[in-house]
Amino acid sequence: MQAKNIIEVIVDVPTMQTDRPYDYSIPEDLKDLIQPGMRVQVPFGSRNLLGYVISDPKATTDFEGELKDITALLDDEPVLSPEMLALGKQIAAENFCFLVEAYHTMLPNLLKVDYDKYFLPTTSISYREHAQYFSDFNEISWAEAEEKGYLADLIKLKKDNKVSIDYRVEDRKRYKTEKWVQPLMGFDQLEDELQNVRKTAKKQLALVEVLMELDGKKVSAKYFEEFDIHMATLKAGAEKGWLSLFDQPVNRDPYANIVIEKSEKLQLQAQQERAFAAVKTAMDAQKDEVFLLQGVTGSGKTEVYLQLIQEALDKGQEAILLVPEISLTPQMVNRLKGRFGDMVAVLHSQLSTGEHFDEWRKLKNGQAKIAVGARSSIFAPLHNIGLIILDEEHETTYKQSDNPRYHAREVAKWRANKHGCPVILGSATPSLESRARAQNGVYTLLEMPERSNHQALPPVELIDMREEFRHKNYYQFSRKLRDEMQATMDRGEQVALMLNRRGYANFMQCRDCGYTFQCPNCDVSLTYHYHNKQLQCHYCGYNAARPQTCPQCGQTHLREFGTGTEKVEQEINELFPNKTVVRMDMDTTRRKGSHERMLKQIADKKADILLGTQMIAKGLDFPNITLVGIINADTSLYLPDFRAAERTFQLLTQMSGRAGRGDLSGQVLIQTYNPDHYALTLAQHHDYDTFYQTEMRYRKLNQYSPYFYTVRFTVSNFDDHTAMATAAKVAHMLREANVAGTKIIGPAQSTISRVNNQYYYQLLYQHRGNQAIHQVLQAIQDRAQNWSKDKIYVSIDVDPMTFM
DNA sequence: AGCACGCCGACT
DNA sequence: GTCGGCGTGCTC
Repeated sequence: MQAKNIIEVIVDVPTMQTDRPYDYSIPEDLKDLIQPGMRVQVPFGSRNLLGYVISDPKATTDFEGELKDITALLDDEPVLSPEMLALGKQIAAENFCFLVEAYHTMLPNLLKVDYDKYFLPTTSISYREHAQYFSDFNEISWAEAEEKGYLADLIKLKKDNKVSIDYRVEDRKRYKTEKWVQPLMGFDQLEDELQNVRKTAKKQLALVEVLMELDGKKVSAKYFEEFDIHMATLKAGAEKGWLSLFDQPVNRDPYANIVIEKSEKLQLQAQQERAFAAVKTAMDAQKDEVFLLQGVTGSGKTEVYLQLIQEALDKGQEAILLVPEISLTPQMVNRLKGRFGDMVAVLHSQLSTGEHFDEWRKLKNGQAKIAVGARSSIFAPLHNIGLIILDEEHETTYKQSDNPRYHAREVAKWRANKHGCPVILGSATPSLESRARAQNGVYTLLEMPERSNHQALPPVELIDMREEFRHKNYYQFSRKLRDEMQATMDRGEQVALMLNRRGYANFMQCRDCGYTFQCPNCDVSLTYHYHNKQLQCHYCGYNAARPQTCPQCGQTHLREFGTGTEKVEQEINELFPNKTVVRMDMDTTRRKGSHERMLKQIADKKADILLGTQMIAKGLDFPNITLVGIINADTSLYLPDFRAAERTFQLLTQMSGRAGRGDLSGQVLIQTYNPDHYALTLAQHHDYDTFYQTEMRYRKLNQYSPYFYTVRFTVSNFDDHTAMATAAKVAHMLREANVAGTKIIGPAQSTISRVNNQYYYQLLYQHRGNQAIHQVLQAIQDRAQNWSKDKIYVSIDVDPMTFM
């Protein structure tokens, strides 16, 4: 039998032509080390690239040419488990993305690599040339050559074989280290040393004494700080031979300096107990059952999660808890850390790449057993998962909006199946898709209709803003909301105000001629930002200083239209001059830790009013907030998206749930121009069931999800006509395939038809989910390979969450 | 993607 | 004659 010294590698070139395994031979010295799931460096063409080993060693290859050797191994153990290797294939196939892309998103960024190119002199280079381009060195990087203007010359020398190019792969993987101290002398020796130290060298005397106490034990250099002994003294000690300093790899801990209150296990109430028992039964039976836990806001879902996670730990298993956007739910993280301490690893986008890598590593090597985080945490490198939870399962952030366009819910089900464990989908307002599956018995429905503090859900009032206008009230605030804010704050309680800004732009217009300021690269209005007096494009980032005169008519009567958080904040300052406002939106929360700081201000009652965009609707739990006001409820209602009503209903219900979470009763005021729309009236009455039924009728009538599946194609090109014509070709291919029960909508211009000077067309394909569909989609994907050569890009989004 | 190879126009 | 433009096709 032949030796098995060939392996399959996926190379780091995200294109259609290279989206397949390449065979490489294993050099003798790596033979016993190489395993599937490891990262390797391979020669590919004239370059060196990162690759993922995806197969066990095999004896034969179909490749006709001569196999190349793997250049180097980048890991000492696999970074992708066999489960992950299989999962990547599944994701790539279902979402029409490249396999490398799938593997990349499953791993922390630190495991990506940088590519560098270096020029090296060969033996045929002249002394003169060497001196000119390399001076005293034996290499020069491509970037440096470019900077110094040598690039053209060096490329010429390359042609004459006077220099060669070295393609390097630089692993970004770095371990953080700390200085540690290894005592080198025993007690008696140190005692002798004590005599040799000058009596005035107080620090050194102290150091010797501490070392004597350590009795040979290794400790961190930090340990000496409490004796006021610092690095200079330790270095002196090392020179005298008392100790040696070495680098100890440590985990970066983003929560190191944060004090977390211990959270105690609570007594479960009857409805929680029922949900707990149902999931525990599935866990005991190792069944991959999916539960839809539908509990009203404040019903105590989190406590159920925590106790079930405890169950998993007790069995020696691990758990994953997904939240929509972790930086918005610090309270959830605190509760988990308070209950489970170091067992929790938190993964989210505001961590540095190094911190993220270390949290990931803790999960991989078993130091932590609970993964908490946003969407990508579903790929947590755990080995024996006992439970997966998606909190607020209806949130659209669970679907990634660019490649690979996976949905965390689907990945969760896939992993649950592999691990034989249940999945909990938790929400007060489940997505229609999930609720329909629960209705059909595909998921098990668990209901928690009561609030745990036994407070009734807060009364909700709809305020007709058309009336306000008729009464010549031109503020963003209705008279009622103003009065109630005053009364609430007079009682020493707090107010939360939400501005529903989705799909809404602040724009600037000339009052004389009606000219509006548009982005030169995109078909959208520019948004005016008050704080830096700039007009900005929210799609391509274009910005310009606020003009003083109208470019069309030259007049100076320019005015900002629309409602932004900044403008509302100004009005609040006008109406309630001695109250403090905390404003939370994309602008004020960009910096690391700013969420926590702002929420702490509310928790400590240093502020009276919390004003924010929809980010404040999620997971906040402040007992002293008793009034919730929604400034403009209906801006999300008439978006070109069949889920517009569902989103509005979910948002209003969720925001209403922020009121009256403690012992004080709360109230909610919703300002609207559509007080009769069912999404609003049913949110007003906390009536999910009627909303579900009403909305399902509408979806059935119009053949939308969950009755039909949707695939969205987006075609883009710098030329308007080419983009349109290609979209028509896609439509043609779908029509030709002629699959029964399908429907084509479009092609049509995208809502924003031009972004960054690229024209966008989209096309929707509704189907009932049979195998023939996948073939058509694959055929279009294959055609797209040719189109991409002409810079025409076609993207396929299976079950899209947005239609903009 | 990036690079080599290859076939046509406008230069030292 | 040669240099260099970017179209085409390959990378184990």
